[in-house]
Amino acid sequence: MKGQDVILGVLHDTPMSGYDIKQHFEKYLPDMFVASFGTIYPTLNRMEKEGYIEKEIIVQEGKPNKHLYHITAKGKEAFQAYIQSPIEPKTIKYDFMMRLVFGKHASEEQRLKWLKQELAQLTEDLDKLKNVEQEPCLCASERLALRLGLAIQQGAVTELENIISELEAPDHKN
Amino acid sequence: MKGQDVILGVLHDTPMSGYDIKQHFEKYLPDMFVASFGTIYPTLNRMEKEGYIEKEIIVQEGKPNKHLYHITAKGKEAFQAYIQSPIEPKTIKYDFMMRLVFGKHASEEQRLKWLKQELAQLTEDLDKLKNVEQEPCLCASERLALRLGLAIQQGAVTELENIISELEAPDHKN
DNA sequence: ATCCACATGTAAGAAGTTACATGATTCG
DNA sequence: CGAATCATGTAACTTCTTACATGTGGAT
Repeated sequence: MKGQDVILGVLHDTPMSGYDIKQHFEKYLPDMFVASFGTIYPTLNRMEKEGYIEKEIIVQEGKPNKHLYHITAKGKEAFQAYIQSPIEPKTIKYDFMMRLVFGKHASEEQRLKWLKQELAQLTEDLDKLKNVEQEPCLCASERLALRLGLAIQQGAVTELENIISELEAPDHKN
Repeated sequence: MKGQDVILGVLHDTPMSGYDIKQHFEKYLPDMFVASFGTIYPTLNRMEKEGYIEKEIIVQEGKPNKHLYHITAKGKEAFQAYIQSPIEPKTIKYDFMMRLVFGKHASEEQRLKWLKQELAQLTEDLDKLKNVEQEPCLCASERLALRLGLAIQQGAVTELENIISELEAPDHKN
């Protein structure tokens, strides 16, 4: 799964600009895929050159022009090839977890600060997903993904809350 | 969090070879950090040159020599700097989730195959974590990390099982 | 016979990050 | 008056992946 595959996936239904694509990722695909402008814009330009997508320039007043990209037949083919390819194992870089693993090299206050910070982050992500759930135009498969994502996120939040309240219980030093 | 930081973390307590480090990652840090030999060996060589670690060559018979790396004072300093630095947001590349999101472009059989495959993978990872739990020599903070990891993994497995059984229920096409 | 575990490495290329550069508008 | 949003891009750098190269010993 490269940036290209995901971009083709989101352009399949709706033409979008690089800016739109980043927002779409952040709103609908948090914790599944991350991409910065430094990746998105060069990728889009390369994909256009190679014929996977076509550019349409929307002139806007007061704002910079928008480059709307449409998927081509070649792009749809490439996307199908991705969909048929074997699933790649997930890769995660989870700094917070590493801190916990190496936690004995930090202070108790530090660890508690980390736990609360992560809880805040996870709660925010969970709320984001709950907002997506309200969207009426999701297909069955998208709802499955959302459901799994919610279960995982909810599980993490609940366990973190338990851990924090245990650590903060007045008797935890006995 | 770079490869270097994690390597310093595991070498902090025990001297290890590149081969050992990879096995340690796979056993104790699955789903938190992934590194291949192509990353580990060059990183170790660079770190030695820069004085973060020291090499001790263990001559073995019948097997290639083992390069045992020890952390230095400079290495411990660098590790402390990492521990005190702000936590980086996690990055995930989760191909399976993407397939679900884009699932309408695949067949129902395909989707079910994906779900079952992922369930098998997650179950395997969960078993791995449960084995780590049996280890007697884990510190409190490591147990916290494990507990959170188990909760997340368990939540995912349970929800996936529910999803699969719902899809396979004889009446799901009504 | 063949494959797996042990063990280390290199080289080429793909991919991604960060910082920089530009510039109008809107909101507080 | 400053910050955020909209909007696109480049350049330098870091990092990671993949494939190759080598070789022994043990298990099936």
